[in-house]
Amino acid sequence: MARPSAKNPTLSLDRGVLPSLLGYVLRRTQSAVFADFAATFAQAGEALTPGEFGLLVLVERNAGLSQMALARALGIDRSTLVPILNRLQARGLLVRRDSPTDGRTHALGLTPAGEKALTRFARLVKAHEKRIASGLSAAETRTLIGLLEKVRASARSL
Amino acid sequence: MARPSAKNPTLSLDRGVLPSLLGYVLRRTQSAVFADFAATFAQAGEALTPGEFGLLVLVERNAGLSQMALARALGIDRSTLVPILNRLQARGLLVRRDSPTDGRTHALGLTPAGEKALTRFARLVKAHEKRIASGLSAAETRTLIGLLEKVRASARSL
DNA sequence: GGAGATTGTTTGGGGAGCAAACAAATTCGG
DNA sequence: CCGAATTTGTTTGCTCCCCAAACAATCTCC
Repeated sequence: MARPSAKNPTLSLDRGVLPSLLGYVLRRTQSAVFADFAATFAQAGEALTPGEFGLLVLVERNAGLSQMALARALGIDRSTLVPILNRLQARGLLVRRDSPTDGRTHALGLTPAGEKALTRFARLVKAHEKRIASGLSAAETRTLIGLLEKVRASARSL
Repeated sequence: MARPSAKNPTLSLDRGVLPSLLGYVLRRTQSAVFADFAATFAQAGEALTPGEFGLLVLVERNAGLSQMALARALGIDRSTLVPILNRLQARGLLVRRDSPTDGRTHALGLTPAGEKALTRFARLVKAHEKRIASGLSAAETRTLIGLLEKVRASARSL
């Protein structure tokens, strides 16, 4: 019988049930994908997080939306959104204009520089997506996305 | 042609390409699963993160391992691990014993209370897993895990 | 025995997230 | 139409995760 302790430097250790847990595999995969995203952008001399990319796309496709609407779409608190918008605005990619109809809200929009940057970003994201899905057929990728959506639907806040 | 702007309060907005991006769907699903995990534990009066659960399982199945070995297995920096172990140790679930063979390393292990707690935690995780996979057949769940592993393998740090 | 590597810790910095409180503005009820 | 309730964006405070760099203690290898 193999004694496990001893000296087992890098050779992966016993993970028990973990590899059969959906939550565990999901978390590890997400972590690796995030790293790949970061590496892809870093290598291109750009800096962006997946969350920022999603935010920019949302603002581009829904110009003039408010921070509350954006926060809801992102599933985060409105107070969490503030520093993120500050950063993007400081980079000159995004603006908070005064809403003509509601004095409380800001009408979010991309600057021309933001539009141009988003085009570059989209190219990098496409390359990143291609790499992480390189082990899958197109059909498998669609299946994977569909299954993930089903999981997300079942995993409600409760 | 429908003018998008106007007032579209909660009715989901235009997400553009995002729903077809694996990284995006993965991130949103992971977020929902995390929330379900937290809600499951909170409802049972327990407090634990998915990461802590994984760590405890790893320590249980590989008693006596060092912090470096654990950090490598978790894919995090050794300095990141320190406050996490401090917290778990303060909760009396885990101990850092002196290694008899190597004065630099700590031999990590669960306390009896840690073993008992982990049994409770495992039950909650099982319930959580059952819920998030409730929309999937057993075969689909296996398929999903397999596809995620493939993605993880392709998404290398680069 | 000494040079170099490894381990755990501390410090410093960044980001993500929530809750509570607040002022300004809007909406709603009478 | 005017006051009350609600909504929005912001600030502050707190927790957590993550990394990099530096440091002392210890081990390894020559």
